[in-house]
Amino acid sequence: MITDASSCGQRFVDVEVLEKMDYETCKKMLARLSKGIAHPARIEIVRMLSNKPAEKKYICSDIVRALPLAQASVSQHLKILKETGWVYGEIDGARVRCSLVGNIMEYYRELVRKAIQE
Amino acid sequence: MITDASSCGQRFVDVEVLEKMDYETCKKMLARLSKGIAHPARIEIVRMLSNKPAEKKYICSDIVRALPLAQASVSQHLKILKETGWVYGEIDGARVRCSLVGNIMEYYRELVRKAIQE
DNA sequence: ATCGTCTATCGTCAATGCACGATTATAATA
DNA sequence: TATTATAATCGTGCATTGACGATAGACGAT
Repeated sequence: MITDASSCGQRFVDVEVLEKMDYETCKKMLARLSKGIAHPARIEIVRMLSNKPAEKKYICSDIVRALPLAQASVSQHLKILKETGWVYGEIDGARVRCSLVGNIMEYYRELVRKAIQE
Repeated sequence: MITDASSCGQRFVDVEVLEKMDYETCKKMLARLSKGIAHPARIEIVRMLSNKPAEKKYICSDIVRALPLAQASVSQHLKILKETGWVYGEIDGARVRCSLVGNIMEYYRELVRKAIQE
């Protein structure tokens, strides 16, 4: 059975929301998301997840295996990716299946545009 | 007279270069640039600079005046923006005119695409 | 019930980030 | 030459980051 992981945030983001967002909020949100990908290991994780078909999600141990880091370090990076809004996890028994937040790439790119070029 | 500020890095970036760049380098570069805009004050600075016509560049004191931070703090943020490749400065007498690195927005957006979606 | 697997968290350490006031260095100006 | 303006840097304090090994908790399988 698949249960919600309560601390894992939303599964999708809506680009429409950005239009009504005030600039201060935009700035903070862009800063937060940017911090999420401010480390090569986290970029690698985001890339792994974004290239994965939805029905074949990675579990944490897959990511540990793919990176040259200890399990604790990967878990910490995953935590930051969740806190900064890139990733969410679904608990499936003893495992956690990790996914990229839906539409986050378009959302980020649009946020960069809005926060900097407007 | 306008002189080079030796520590201020390049003035333009070329998106073409990204095509030949290996993935490890891409990751590091994206991580570095992302760190640059991982703070609201630095996003504000980048935004100020990107909205400025080339012939009317800001000097550092303009930026200090626009932000609710001490001069030392702004100087530190500007240093990070230079180190991470967003901004360069041209020394003009006692002043430093700050500019956004040419084409950096397109470069960053393309880097996000390449490092994550390829 | 016990074992092995999976994942989060704890504790630690060194390094870095961010804020500030104070100081210094340089250039323009009076 | 003395003064003022500009910007970088120093020194400090505090919080955060990033790495790790060790541990704990949850689950499935035997």
